[in-house]
Amino acid sequence: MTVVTNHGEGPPKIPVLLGENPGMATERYNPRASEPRWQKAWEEARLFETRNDDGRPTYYVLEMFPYPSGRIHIGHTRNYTMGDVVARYKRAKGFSVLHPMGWDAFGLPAENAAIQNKVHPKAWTYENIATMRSQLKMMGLSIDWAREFATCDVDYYHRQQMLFIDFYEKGLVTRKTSKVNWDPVDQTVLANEQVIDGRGWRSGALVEQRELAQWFFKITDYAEDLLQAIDSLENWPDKVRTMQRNWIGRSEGLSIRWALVESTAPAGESRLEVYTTRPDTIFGASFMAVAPDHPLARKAAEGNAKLAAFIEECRRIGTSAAVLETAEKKGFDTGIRVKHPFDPSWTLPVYVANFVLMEYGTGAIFGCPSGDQRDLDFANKYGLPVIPVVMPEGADAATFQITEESYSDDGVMINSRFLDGLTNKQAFEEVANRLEQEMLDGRPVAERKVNFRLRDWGVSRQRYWGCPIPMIHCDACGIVPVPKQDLPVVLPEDVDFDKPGNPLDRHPTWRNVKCPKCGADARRETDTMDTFVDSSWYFARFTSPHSDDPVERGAANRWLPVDQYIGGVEHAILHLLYSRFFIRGMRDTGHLDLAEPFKGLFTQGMVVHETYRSEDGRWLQPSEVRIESAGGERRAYEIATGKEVAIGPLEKMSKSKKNTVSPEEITESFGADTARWFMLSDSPPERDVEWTDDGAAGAHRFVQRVWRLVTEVAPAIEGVAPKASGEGNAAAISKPAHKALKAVGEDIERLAFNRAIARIHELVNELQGPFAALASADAATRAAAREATEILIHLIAPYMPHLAEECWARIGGNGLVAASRWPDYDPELVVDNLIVLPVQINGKKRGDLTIAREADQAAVEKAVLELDFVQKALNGALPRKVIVVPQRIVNVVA
RNA sequence: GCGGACGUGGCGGAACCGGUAGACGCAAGGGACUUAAAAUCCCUCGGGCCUUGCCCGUGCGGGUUCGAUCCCCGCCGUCCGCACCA
Repeated sequence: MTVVTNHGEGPPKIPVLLGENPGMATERYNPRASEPRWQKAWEEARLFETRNDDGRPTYYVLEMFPYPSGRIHIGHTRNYTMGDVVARYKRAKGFSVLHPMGWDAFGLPAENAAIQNKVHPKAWTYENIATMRSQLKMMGLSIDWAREFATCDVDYYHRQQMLFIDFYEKGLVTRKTSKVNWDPVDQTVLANEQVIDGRGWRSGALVEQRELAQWFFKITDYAEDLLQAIDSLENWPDKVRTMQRNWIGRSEGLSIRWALVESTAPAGESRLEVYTTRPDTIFGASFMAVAPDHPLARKAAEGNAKLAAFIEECRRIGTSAAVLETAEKKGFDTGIRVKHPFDPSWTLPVYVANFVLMEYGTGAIFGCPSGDQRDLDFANKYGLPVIPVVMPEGADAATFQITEESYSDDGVMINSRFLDGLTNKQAFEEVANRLEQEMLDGRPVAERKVNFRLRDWGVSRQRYWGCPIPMIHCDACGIVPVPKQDLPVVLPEDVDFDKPGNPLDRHPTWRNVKCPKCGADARRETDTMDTFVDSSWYFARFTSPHSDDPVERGAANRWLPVDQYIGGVEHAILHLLYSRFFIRGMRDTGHLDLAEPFKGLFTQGMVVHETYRSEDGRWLQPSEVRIESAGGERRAYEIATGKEVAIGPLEKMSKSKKNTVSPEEITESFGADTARWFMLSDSPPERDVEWTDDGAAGAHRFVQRVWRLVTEVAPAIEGVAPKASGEGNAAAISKPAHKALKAVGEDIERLAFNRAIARIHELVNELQGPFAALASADAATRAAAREATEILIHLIAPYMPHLAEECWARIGGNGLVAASRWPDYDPELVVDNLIVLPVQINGKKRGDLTIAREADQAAVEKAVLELDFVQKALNGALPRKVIVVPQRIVNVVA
């Protein structure tokens, strides 16, 4: 046998692998010997290193890069396998494919490890990266490792500091004092997005509110654009697009200033500005409510101890979101009153209320109880009037009442003076138009205003292991950016973690610097950047990972946007929104020329496993448990003790519940190809997949089955020129092969990996019979078998690349499969001349009609009416109607 | 509360634009080969019945249609996201 490889080293040695069954004709495929050898062959041929000056059309496929926590998780493996299937397929289709890998390497766990194990965060991180890199390499991923970097590499964060300064100079970075979310366990500030149910996203600690000076990215400058552009992201899941829309939270309304009644107003206060999306309900107003930390509330509290106490109580409860969820709506009457903008004689009370948020709108509202359930509950509690102002169309204005349930839908205006009879939409316009004309203090009483829920992105973190913010505080000059020639600001390595807080804060030589402007003594900013900054542009850096500039503009424009991005849905808001902002920022600072980083997005499901728990409450690993099934019932026993253990529900693999299977366990027992195949079979990629031993064994059986099929057919097709045929015995081989070739290609394009796998199974089933009879077959059939075998190998190659190479070598194929073109299907072979049409009578299938493909409607109708079971059903009568759907079905209506 | 997705055999799931419901795999049962096991191969596998064939069946109840897993209306259930957003 001659095997030619394209890296000029002669034939790889194929060991004769005798299985555990000496004497049998067929050898077992041995992945442990085969997989490392092919990985080496690919590496030596440098097949996956991508050049920026390659003239072919580009395709950028990327999986979200991992955090180097220590070990690769099986969930990572599924994620990277999906990307790898796409990468290998697109490469075979003739694209220049960029498929890189890197490490999201800054972050808290490294510091926690430093505190707990006295190991430096840097050492810990790079050791983890080394381990995980070798784990990934075992999976046979077609990654361009020449572009690898970690975000904690000085080379990377140096460029991030350059971007920070560019953004600062462009006005996209600001420093402001604001109430921030403080995580008392991690001792750092969190962005709103990192607070989940009132708890830190990483520590799980209840978040406190603190006033701090912080660095912010002005993501709100792009709120409208980020929202509008969601419509253009056609290859994103609707779910993610909706989540982003809601997160940005655009609303159109009116900002209205109400005059305070002078005799009731605190000194120096005369106006109260509120934001409303329902100005149409202004005649239903019965109270005003301000947030506990609204300036007016604070003023009013100065001379009112009870009010001050109430505000204090709100603030205390306000920090605990768990309480907040069930918290009762409470208010406190300040005694201040406001005048209604359309009727100065009508005054309303001003309450401080615990449900009004200072962060949204103006921190003040007018309450319209009839149109808002929360306002209604509040009014009922404090005995405030409830005036219905909008009623459903057709209701009777005289009798329409609101008591326990508010009416917030569209309708007709009532009890609203000049608005009566209008729709609420018309009333909105009328109120807005009138109040825009009305003047107060020389300005209009009201202005139309678009409000966003989106807040600016606070990026300051009081932590060591992150990208230093390249800023200097000088008493004389204020805030001075580090000059670009002085970059990078390198993280000092001589730090200790003995005390809580940020070690940079107490690093004497690093922290104290001269002001770059005036030369006086100054202090470095000791905050580091949120790690979400690191991940907001790494995909752009991959296009030119060694560039002195953050990105090489030509390369970024050439490769971006990422054609297919794959990752977990947990990043639907944070990472994806930040990245969309960041690329806009990079565009506006001249680094590249696009707005959207990710053209296609796919959110994959998790790998789950059932859990096992012993009688005394210990979680057990799958490897510690023996499963027995009898009579359809499964029972689990702890191997060490023999005692029965409880089988729990499917859950995401986690260390705490021990329901994990490591990638090594799988590769050692079955090989990487089996793991890759199994993780993509059965479940659709967007759903969770359950890892089961039976399933993995089943996948391995298929690996062996393909190997057996190829090794058994090899002698009959050796040296035969491949040629498909639609005639005679050969057709039974060529037709299924070409149909599968077409279907599998289409399925991979749609990321329907599970369907592609089903088609490959079908093809193997269909080839089995004809291949077994090949010894006595004619030349045309052998040529077809050769061609079909080559097709089969190409079809499995994206999924099981090592097995594909081994099979390819066995049939004497040229070069490496990984370097060869995806075959083209023959359109002639994927259609049949005779088709089988199902025949229905009154919508129920009663039989089939086999007829020439090109038969016209009349011919089909005639043939159908001659069928026995049709005549029997019609019983001599004429059909009322015959519906012929070309190429699909016939329905006879009796 | 608001928004989104989903509901199909014992299980994971197919079914492309309204056109044969259950592809493919797993599990299970039966058989062949074997001294035996493993491996492999073959058969059965939604339910029911008067079993050459017929009836029922895609969470439930209606509707549209020659024809509905798919579209419409009303429920029930599960999961996910946001959540006092004015």
